Amino acid sequence: MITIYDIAEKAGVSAMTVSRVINNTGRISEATRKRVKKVMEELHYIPNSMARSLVLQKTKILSLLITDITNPFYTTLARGAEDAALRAGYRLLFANSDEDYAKEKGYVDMMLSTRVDGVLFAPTGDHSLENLLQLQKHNIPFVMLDREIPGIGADLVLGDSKEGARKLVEHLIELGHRRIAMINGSPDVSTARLRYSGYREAHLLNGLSVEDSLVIHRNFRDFQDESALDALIHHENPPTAIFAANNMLAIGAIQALRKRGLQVPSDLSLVCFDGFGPTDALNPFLTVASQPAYQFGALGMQLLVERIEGEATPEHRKMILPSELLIRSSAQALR
Amino acid sequence: MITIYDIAEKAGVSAMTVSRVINNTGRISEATRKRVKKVMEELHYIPNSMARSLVLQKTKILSLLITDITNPFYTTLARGAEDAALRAGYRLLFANSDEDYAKEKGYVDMMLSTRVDGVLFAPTGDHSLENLLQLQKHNIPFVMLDREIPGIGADLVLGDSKEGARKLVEHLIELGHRRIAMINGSPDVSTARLRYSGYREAHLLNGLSVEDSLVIHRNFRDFQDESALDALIHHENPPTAIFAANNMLAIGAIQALRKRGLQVPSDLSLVCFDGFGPTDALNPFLTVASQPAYQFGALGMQLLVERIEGEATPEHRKMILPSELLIRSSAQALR
DNA sequence: CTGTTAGCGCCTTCAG
DNA sequence: CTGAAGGCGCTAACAG
Repeated sequence: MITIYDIAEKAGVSAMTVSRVINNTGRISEATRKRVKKVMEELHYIPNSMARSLVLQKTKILSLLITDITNPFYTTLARGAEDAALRAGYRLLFANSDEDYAKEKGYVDMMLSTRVDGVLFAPTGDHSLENLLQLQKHNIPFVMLDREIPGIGADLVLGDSKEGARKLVEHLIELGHRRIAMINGSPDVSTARLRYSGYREAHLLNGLSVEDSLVIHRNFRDFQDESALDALIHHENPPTAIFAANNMLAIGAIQALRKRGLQVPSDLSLVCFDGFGPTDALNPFLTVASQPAYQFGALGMQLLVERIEGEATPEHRKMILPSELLIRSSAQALR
Repeated sequence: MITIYDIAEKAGVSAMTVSRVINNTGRISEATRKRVKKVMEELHYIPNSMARSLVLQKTKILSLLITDITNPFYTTLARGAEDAALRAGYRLLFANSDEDYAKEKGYVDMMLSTRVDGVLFAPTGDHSLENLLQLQKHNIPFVMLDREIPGIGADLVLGDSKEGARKLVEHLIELGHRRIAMINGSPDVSTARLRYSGYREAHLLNGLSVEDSLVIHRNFRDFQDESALDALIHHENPPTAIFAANNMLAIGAIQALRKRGLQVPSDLSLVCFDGFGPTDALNPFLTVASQPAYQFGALGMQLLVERIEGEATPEHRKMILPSELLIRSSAQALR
């Protein structure tokens, strides 16, 4: 491996001079700068960033933790975060928790031992608190994304879960639906709670009562166990519409319904939170509350960088990004 | 920051003993091992992986370079690679070139300076050769994914581009289509060349001639410029079907056609390479050659780890993963 | 403008 | 079974 000492020797200067050329610090005569640069190229020198980080105590690496890399919402968000990170001179290390606390913890340990400069953190749920505290204890700045956690202060970028859910459900109500099921994520996740509360509010505002037997809970990542869906279908007074709390749940529900010979929207209307990224264009069929995923990443990254570089005010900032109701054809008027 | 020296002091041993406890090397009495471990927990010690890597000359970090993080083929592949990496005790650093050579080069520089132990590399195209040679020069093992590059030897995991393309186009021919357009990626990419050659072969085997005015080239990432599509539509003898060389091109084409008032499949049949990951289930509409994306990642990672850990034979291995023709409803019989 | 010294946190080697 | 010395590649702080 080529080191600055190899360069120094061949260029007839000290290692320190080479270091200065590399970092553009101090004053160096144009002549030696050129000479050193030439030798660096000849020897194909690549700085060792670990040695560098070890002494500087910073890595210029940030980490983005998302809960599902196969979910287009998060990949689009990742693009936003990546672009913003590169622009600010940082590299981005992606991590994928799969909505799994243990996997999340593993990645947090890794961030700690890699000494990343900061983390953009979409938690798996409230129990992620432990992992966040771990970061806090080791003075690693972080910004939280998409989901809020009681008991910890941090900069936040959230969607308008309650509002978005209310709009979706009111849309169904306007179409004449009165019995609306909800397929929600785990109640351990703030967005699940808020989307439920928007669902509830839409009912109350319209003089409808909420029936808890129509609300089922699943992992946000996938639908899996379909038994609860059967309970809905065979309900003594079955729903005519479904509100899925995110895109993956909607996919799972549609698939499960299809297996049972039921079509959306002819047999059952369906709306959901989140779009499907680029594949949305393929089939603009689902009525959704679309979130500005790219902005989540870009804005979150901006907050993070500001915090790291000390440009942020001490108090925590909370950004709420609006979602947009896109009315398409997966929900029909009743009858 | 807590170091092994802090632990050593508090436990009344030398730093070396602490290091041995951490790494389970050498022989240590059960008593001191316990004492040291206790102190480590009390102080919330986290090993500094950079200091460690600096002396060991290995990082236990691998990198996965893909060309489009918003493409479900690559995110599914990423999941496969991640799972396999974690299983083998490595961490994975994701990088996203966006089909952009300069961005790819930036990431390669970063891999070099981070001294990753190995790279799973999906190149942007033939000109990526430069970047691969760079890795080779610095003795960083790599495995190539999805695309082959003339002029460099490496382990390879590829799809059966030619075969898959042939099957798709023959399917169209069986449906009665005779004038089949192709929307291809850049000819700088091996999969684009092979898919074209499968397209060509399907024609020749069926006694049809290939008309180059029906073949257009685009970036695999997105459709953008739609003028070439207009040329197809207003062709004096227009195509009745389109073969898109990948999923993103299919999305772009469908969108552009729709804008022009043309529907698939009623006005034009369309088939493409690659599925759409989880969102495929949403709308099993497109007839595709589906590739085992997860396997690409998992198998590639396995080859990479074997190569790094010296368990691989010196000669390069080339794995070809079959694609599966999924006949759905986006291609109809002519007339 | 350039060099010397010291040390970031850890592990290898060689002594006890 | 345990410790002391030295060095991985780099840069901050201080000299000149």
